[in-house]
Amino acid sequence: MTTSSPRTPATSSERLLRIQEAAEEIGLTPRSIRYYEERGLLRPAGRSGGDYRLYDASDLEQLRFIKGLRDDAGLSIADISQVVEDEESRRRTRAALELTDDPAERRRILLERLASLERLHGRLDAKLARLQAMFEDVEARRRRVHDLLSASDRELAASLEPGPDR
Amino acid sequence: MTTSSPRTPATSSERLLRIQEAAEEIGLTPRSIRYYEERGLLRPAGRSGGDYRLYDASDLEQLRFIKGLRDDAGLSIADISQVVEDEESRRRTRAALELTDDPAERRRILLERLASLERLHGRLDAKLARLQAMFEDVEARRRRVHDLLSASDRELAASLEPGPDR
DNA sequence: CATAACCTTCACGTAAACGGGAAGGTCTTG
DNA sequence: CAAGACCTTCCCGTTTACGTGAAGGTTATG
Repeated sequence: MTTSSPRTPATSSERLLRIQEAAEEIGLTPRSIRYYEERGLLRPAGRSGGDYRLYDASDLEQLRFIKGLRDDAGLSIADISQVVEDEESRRRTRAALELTDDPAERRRILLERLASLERLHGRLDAKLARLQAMFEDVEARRRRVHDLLSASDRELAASLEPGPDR
Repeated sequence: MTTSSPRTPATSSERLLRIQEAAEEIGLTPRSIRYYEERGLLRPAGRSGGDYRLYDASDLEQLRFIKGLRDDAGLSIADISQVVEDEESRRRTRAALELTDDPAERRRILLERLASLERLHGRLDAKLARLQAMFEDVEARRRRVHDLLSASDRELAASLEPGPDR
């Protein structure tokens, strides 16, 4: 789950999917994918001669990432757009990073990248903490009921089988 | 965060809030609260002489619970409605539980209650797991960049201060 | 008791995130 | 090359979760 390869053209040859196949693969509808594209969450990746959208592996990664932010993190499309923009700027600076040997420049680029990740990290962290608290609350209650149930079971057993008890 | 007291009338005297005060307390709008009431997520709790809605402590708990399910767990109002119905049926059976001495009956009630909690638990668990995976992915990337940054810093230090090196 | 600041119930408006159909072009298989 | 299953771009419709008045009643305060 490395979230995305550096968009290698990879000399192609890696089976491009049309929109419906891609949608089924990820668990989305074609309409949603087009909507995300319209909102700038991904670029067409490629088009066939007849203008069909074509998706490669990194596109599927991106779609999975988007779906994750939507379903798991519960972000709005606008919020996801922010995150994706961050990712893209990060990707852009990556080339610059590999090109330069100037340590100060490298440091600047890396700091920016780190900031972008920190932003996402912070958002997820806050949500995770609250969800976890909620989860633990439910778990505690579940355990309590479970204990009551065991007690009740023992009581029931005792009432049915008064032999070995006392 | 015990999620709700057994709706004690408590001989009153515990400061009832009007809708706006309640809303501010929880971080919602009056409109949202009315909407939730309309959708059956809570009952009016009480009304003043002039038909003002009045909220007690357990209502605030309930509102916090609802907001948590909405913002943290990302559930829809319809989904929250399910959860709340579960909670209510649980609350209803609670009286029956305390009334009966029949162990078999107690067991039946407790099992039902456990099932309700398990449903909620499962939903939260799934979401939590996916969110956690996502979070860890981001953390790993953050660490990687962080390491790159330290390396870059050492390189930069070395280039500036060629003294103690070699 | 007047006035401001609440509240009530309609009722219509709206942003987000798609759904679904029309009209027409494309790809693949026999 | 014909048929069926895709795809394209509009474009209007829908659901959810409220926002926003309007018209009128209620409560606290000076």
